[in-house]
Amino acid sequence: MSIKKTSGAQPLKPADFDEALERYREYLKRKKLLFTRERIAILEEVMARHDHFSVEELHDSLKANGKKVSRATLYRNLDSLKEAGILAEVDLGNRHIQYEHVLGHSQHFHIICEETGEILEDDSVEVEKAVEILARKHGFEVARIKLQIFGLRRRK
Amino acid sequence: MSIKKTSGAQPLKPADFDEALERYREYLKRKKLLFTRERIAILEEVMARHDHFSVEELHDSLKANGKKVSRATLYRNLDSLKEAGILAEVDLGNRHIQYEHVLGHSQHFHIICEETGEILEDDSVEVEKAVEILARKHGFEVARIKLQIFGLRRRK
DNA sequence: TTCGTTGCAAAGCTTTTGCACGAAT
DNA sequence: ATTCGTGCAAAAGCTTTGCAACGAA
Repeated sequence: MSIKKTSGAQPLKPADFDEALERYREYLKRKKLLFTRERIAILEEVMARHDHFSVEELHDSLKANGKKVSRATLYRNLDSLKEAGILAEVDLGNRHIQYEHVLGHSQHFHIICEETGEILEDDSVEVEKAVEILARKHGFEVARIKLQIFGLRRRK
Repeated sequence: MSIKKTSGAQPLKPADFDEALERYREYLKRKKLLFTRERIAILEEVMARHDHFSVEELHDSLKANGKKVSRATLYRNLDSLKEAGILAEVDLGNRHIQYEHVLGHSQHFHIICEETGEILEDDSVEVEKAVEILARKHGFEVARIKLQIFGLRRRK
């Protein structure tokens, strides 16, 4: 089953990168981590991509853009990008972890066709509200929602 | 961050195993796959566990119960259990894929505390309804919903 | 008897780690 | 100058695969 990306890419406004940079800078300062060229390069690449990508693909596109960052460094920094709220893991049900950037995209959910692997993205205020209520029932403050809907596309 | 399981385990009614066995048998027949002792052993073990487990842990508990099934066979059969609707992958945000059985448990969602790793399970008809509507909007028939809510537990 | 299935071991990936060098503050 | 981060290469972990033997129908 091949995985196709079909929608959801929104143009990267320069403001998104600036916001991400600012957020990351603050995060690093707060955690007493250094602001290195490699971390910036990774951030740039993450923000430049609007699709779902694996670590390997991120490594490739870094290389393709002349930024050499070792795989080890990439792995060592992914968690900080996640913690800073810039990067998120995506589970597309294919046993491979992929990533997507969060800033500059609204909250969205994944709808995955089990037949073709086609992936749609969309959001829903109603879903968010219902989730909010469910979480609150257990005394939880919602930070992030991951929702994957697996199904079959109906013939129209 | 340690991962604790805190709720959601429901006692395994023998009927659940019977139903799973029946379902798996039909699935195997439909796919013209053989009904082997190893597949049955894996099914038993999957249905006997009420927690989230990794492939390695499943392999361990099989061994502990005197059923020797090689890792290769385990991997080769996981997908069929998924396809048959007996097993599901669980994404708990820790970069490790885990599994849980589906039959005998109602549809449920995971609420994960980002601080302690505590995991709650619950369901919500409202969430299901909202998801249904979202999916239908795109011409999708919902087969399975995976929802993870990450957040912080509020002090009471 | 006939194929599909299994176990083993090797191969292929993915991710982590130790160490010496290099860079940020 | 000091301390943290990086690259490299090795190690560790996870998943798949080729092949000969086995077992379900």
